[in-house]
Amino acid sequence: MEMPKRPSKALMESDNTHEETSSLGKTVLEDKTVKSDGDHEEGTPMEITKGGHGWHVEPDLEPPSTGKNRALVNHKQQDELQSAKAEMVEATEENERLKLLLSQISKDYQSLRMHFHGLLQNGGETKKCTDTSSSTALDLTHEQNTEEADDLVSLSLGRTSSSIDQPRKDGRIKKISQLSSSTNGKDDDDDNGMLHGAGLALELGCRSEPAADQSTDNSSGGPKEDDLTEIWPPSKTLKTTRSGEDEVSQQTHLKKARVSVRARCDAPTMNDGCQWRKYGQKTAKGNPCPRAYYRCTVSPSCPVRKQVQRSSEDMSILITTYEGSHNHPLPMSATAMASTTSAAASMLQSHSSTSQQGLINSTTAPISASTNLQGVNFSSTSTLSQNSRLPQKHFYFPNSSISTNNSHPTITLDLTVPSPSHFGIFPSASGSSFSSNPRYPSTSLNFSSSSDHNNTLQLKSPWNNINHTASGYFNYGNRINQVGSALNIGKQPIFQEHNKVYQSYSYIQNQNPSSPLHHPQMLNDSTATATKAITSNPKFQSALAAALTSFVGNGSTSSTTGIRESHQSTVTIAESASGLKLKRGESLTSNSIFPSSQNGIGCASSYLNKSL
DNA sequence: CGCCTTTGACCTGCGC
DNA sequence: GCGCAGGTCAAAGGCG
Repeated sequence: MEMPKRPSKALMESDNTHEETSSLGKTVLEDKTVKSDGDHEEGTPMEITKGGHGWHVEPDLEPPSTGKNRALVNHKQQDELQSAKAEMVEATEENERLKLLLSQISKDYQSLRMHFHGLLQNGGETKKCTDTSSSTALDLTHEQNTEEADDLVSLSLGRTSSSIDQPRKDGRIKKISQLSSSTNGKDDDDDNGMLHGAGLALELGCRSEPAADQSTDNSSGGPKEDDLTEIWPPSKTLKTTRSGEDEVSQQTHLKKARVSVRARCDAPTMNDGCQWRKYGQKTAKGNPCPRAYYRCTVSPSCPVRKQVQRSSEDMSILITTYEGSHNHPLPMSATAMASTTSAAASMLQSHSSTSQQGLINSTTAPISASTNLQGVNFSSTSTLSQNSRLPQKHFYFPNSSISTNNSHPTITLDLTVPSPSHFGIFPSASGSSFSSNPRYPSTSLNFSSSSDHNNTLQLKSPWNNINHTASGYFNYGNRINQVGSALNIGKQPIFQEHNKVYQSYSYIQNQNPSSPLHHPQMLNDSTATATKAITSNPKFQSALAAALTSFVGNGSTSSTTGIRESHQSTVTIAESASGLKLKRGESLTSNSIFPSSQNGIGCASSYLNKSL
């Protein structure tokens, strides 16, 4: 908005100057002319120049000789002056026309942008419809900061009205760079980093394909959709906050997709950074261990549930199943898991749609297009490989699965299976580094097939940078300690650190998309890479692009381009991140230490608490 | 006192 | 329609 004015103003000033000049010059000239016509022979054109601010009248053109000559000169000068005046009038008119044109263009641009946002919101953006004014204001605010934010992208993908408050704090949408720990002092006051994570609740899966997924997921019947909508507890809060039915209905898409994480953990639950409230427990058939049902309590209306159950085969293995996407800002420490699960769910849904083509049902299907999930590289020769511009690097994990054996397609991230080895692409992520401490068996993130092994799709998925201790704590290997020490890793939950790194990475990528990713922070970012690479999924990518577009006020920069360019670096990061390891905890904990995870305090936090 | 867990009852979907 | 299993509700009690 400022830009149109500035050139115009400059032009106007320039024009005014010229006009003043001309009038002044004219006045002087006339005076001199009168003088010349009079008695003063000293009235030379030199004096005309003096008052003319650059309007030369060729002082030495003619030596003061006869009056005839002087009249000739004056006549010539007047002609020139007239022509100059005409030019200036012309220029002024042109300037006015340009100003009008510019303002018209600006107006059109604004209206188009509004229209575009409106379309986005109506086309599947949850809750945004209720936040139209807010988001518009945000966008305007954002745009006002485009000079400093040209290269920044807001990733508040999981935001809702609550996240709208974010920009309120610092006057604009939180940007990736600001999401990094050090930039936002106000948010830093929040120990949990609540608002930091606002941008990374990637609930994209439901938005990317509102119709397609619906048709796909609802294959079991129409009423199911309604049921799922009603599934959410009729709690008071839910009833009061159900203003956006779109949100609920769209959440149901992801609701059906589940992400299951298997990890060795002695604590009752794994700490994923979120706050959970247990609302039920049931002994499931075939497993003597009861299954606990948790509901996210960060936001009263958050639809995310998780089920925690110990494996019947190995009691030390904790199976945590996530369902749904957070609709609120997440603690920094939770964004990783949230984005991972959401991204995985998104990918899962994509697979779901491809299952119609028979791809998902083929077991042990080789996969090739790298996507990264929390440092896990999904690979797929299925539709994921449509993203052919991605550098193709292949990783292989034998124990990975997407299960579609029930109404809830489930992707399982298995952290319990020791990494068979590492990958040539990760030369330094050697098993030796993992196993340097025999007490802490190395583990990679694998995708284990579910118990029944039905309809599983084998994925190549290295997450070899992630270890866990014998007690199930997530650890990263030694290398992340090496690099991460400079990053102060250890003062904050691992995932939080990773997300910060991710945000920094994204910021840098936006600034220098072509720059090599050898920034030390980037090397640590498996989480980021994970989520980022999930976007290799075309649907996820389109959703992300739409989300980004809706948040990038100035639209001059193609956000999708940024994403694609980021893709180019995904594997690079993965390569580096794969070898990163965190300082191993020196403590092993037992259940007696953590009797009950009232606040979701589980493995990870326990470890962190110990290590802090 | 508020929040949480526990736990039995209830609801719902699905297969037979 | 019935039974089973998964999932949820909500009252009761515990805990800080």
